[in-house]
Amino acid sequence: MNSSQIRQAFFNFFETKNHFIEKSAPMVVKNDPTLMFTNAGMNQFKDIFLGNSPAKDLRVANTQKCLRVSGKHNDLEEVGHDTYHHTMFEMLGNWSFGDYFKKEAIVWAWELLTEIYKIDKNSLYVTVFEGAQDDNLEPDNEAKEFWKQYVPEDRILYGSKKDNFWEMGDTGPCGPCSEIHVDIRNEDEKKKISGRELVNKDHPQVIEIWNLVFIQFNRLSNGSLQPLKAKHVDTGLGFERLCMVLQGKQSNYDTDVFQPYIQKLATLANKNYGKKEESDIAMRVISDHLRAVAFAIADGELPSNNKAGYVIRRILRRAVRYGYTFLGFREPFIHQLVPVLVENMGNYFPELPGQQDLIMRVIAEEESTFLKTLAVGITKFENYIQGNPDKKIVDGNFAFELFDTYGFPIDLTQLMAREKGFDVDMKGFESGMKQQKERSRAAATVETQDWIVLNPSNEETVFLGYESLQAEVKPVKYRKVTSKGKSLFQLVLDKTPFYAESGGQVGDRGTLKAGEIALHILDTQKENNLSVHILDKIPEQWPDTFIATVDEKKRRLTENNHSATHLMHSALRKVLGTHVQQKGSLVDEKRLRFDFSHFAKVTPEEIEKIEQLVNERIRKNIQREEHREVAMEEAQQMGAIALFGEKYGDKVRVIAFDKDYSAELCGGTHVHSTGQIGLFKIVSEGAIAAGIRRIEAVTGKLAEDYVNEKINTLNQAKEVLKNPKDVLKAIEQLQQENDKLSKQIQQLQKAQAGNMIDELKQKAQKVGDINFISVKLAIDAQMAKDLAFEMKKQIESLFMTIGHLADGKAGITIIISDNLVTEKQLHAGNIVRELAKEIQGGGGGQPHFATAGGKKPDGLDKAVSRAIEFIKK
RNA sequence: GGGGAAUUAGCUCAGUUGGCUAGAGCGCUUGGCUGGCAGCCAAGAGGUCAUCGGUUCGACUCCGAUAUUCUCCA
Repeated sequence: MNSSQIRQAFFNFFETKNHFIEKSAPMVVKNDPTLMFTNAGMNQFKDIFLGNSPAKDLRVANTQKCLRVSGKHNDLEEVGHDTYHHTMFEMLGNWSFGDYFKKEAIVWAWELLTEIYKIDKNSLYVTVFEGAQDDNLEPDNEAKEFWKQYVPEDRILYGSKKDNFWEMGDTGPCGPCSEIHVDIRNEDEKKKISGRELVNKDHPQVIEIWNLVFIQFNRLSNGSLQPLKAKHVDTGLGFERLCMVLQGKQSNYDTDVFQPYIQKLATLANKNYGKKEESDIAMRVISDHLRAVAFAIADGELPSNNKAGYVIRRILRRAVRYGYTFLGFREPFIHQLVPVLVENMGNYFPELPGQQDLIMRVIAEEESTFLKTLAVGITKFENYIQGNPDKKIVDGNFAFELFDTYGFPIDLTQLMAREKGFDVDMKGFESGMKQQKERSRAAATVETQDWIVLNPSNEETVFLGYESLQAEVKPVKYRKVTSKGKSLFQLVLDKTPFYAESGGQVGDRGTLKAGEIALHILDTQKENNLSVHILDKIPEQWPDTFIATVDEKKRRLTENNHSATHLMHSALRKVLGTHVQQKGSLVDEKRLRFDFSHFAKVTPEEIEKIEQLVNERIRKNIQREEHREVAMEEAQQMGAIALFGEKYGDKVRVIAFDKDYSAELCGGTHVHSTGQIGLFKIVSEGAIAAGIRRIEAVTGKLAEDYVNEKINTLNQAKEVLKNPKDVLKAIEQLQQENDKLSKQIQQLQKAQAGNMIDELKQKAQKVGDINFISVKLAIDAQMAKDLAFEMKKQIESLFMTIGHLADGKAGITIIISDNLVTEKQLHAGNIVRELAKEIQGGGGGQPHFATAGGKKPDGLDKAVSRAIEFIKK
């Protein structure tokens, strides 16, 4: 079977077991502060396990694209060096939300592997949880009994808490799990040592392929376990490994999941795969990272310099670096693999072909900037080697600087050092690294306490804010969150008029009142499906209900901007083309910011057209159309623009302003009719990444202010220019005149300086063969300098001292012709320092030119008269 | 969120312990030469040294803040 068939067989099998086949959620996580990327199949169902949302279907199966850059089998630095580490991978899974439990999960897993995929039963091993005293847990004999019906007991192993007890995090749902391992060694190897001995021993050919998790507890922050009412099944079957097993390969990279990219790379690099260890590693690294980066970009996460974007950038750069070092690439090359990826996976993941152009451009741009950074670092390194030719060891601090500042991985530095016959001081490097880590950890500790439940509920918060801004609400639970010494409280309500930050629209602010109690809601945020109200304090006694009131002014202004964003989005697509896709959005009460894919600067003419279109719609005062609880397919038929990857169970809501003009999937709040927006004005346009532009705009009163300010500035300019008919022409004339005048001044100054020079020449006296001048002038330091250098050009063997005084500042300037400096050993710097004593100042300079300044102008005469002492000696 | 670095001519970059009236290569303008692959020679234009503030007789250089970019850690 090829990989597509393997994936399809999984879905077909679970469909016959009444599972709903869910699409993969985006790999990039939006509303979860604890997670940047989907790192397991269960992520999109997290709210169901946590009891924050009810399940839509009780049985679900899917494949989930996941990304991991740290962890047991996913340390970024390991990827490519062996046959099974990956950053991005697919996790096949079947799910039961309070429906079937251990028995069915085990029976079906066995059936699929042995009957459908036809894996040899004799090479399979299973593990069950052995129990744990510290948690007071018995061995999972229930699971073992089910297994015994299919698997001989000598192939059922007990596993420790580490391997066989799954936890979502420090707190949250958890439970025992049962793993299926497969031994893919050849018969000779199997005879030498039993597979039983190698299970969970990190043997590359005796591997876990399927983990069946039985969620039955909730871990509290004090460490204790609480049994769950509804028990769930969460399974994860590693797709890439499964392909390896079914295709009879010894390495994930030998399957058709990775080979197309490896082969393409081999062609591009003019090297064969399987010939040399280091180029093989490089090809594996690149083929893995290509997938991770391309999917991330397709899901809207662009390489950038912090957070999730930075992780993507790091992955891409690692790939570039391996290509650079081991495959000899000096020009961007990874983007050329994207078409192969699209051909390979585009069928099941339409987001790839949909954005192929953008993905290629972004990758190409990143590649070329990083190749530049590498070049800078290499120069830095070579300078270091040249500066320390006898050292034979690269300083640890320097190696760390290269790593920290220029992104040079330590192994690259070692490699380059070896080429020059140098070693690297690894101890010094490690200590720099350690310090950095400690600094960061100390800066970012967030302490989250357990939820304190006031009124138990496992329903989602009902959002009332589409209709009303005030409501009587019941507190459900709250907790304290401490970060950097500041404590805030998070509060969940049964229903709320407060909009939680999402889809670019900022969260609402407002108040909670109950009798004497008045609380301020500082912000409202979303944690997965949970609406969390942020408070700075909580009441001593919780009332049964509050009156919740949203800050209306802020909300209305924000709505203006949000609706305007929709209107602008369609205007952009009309004016620039339908390749325009939203890549980011921020809407608050002051402005709207919109990032979108587009490959050229938006011209002033286009900006004007966009503004016109939007303002036209505003003037038409179009009524808002709102459709809630719409099925995805229906929404698409309505022509609604959607971002890729709606989440499982999301109710789709469509907002339209004249549905032939603007219809979008959106959970945000909007104006009743577009006239409320008043006026729309684009304030700035620019690039934020390759192929991504950003527009900022304002609406309503703020747009008025913006326009008025521009007009005022123009009016003021007019006034200053005495109200000319044509302002532009007036300014041009002014500029021309200005140019003319400055030239005249320059000429005059030259003439003046010429006069001064002539005068000074008269004052020159011969002292031996030196032309000596010492004068006091009413000029500033800059003029003295100019004069000095001009004199030096015109008079040979010059020794000149100028005492100058301007704006109450006294100074001394000395210039000496070069021949005197060498022949007479004169040093202007030393002389000026001596003379400066007369004006209570200090100074210095070079042998031929020096300056000094002082606080006592009275001493200038004396200083000037003393100058001659220094050449008489 | 916390660190490290960079920002100098249209482009790519030099610039030593604070003092060379800020330089190079490419590009540009002008003139001359020229049958040879990036033609050659000569002259010239082009700079708020990212921005603001401070220290100093004097700041591209030192200090602080801001902006932008790179980079590492979380």
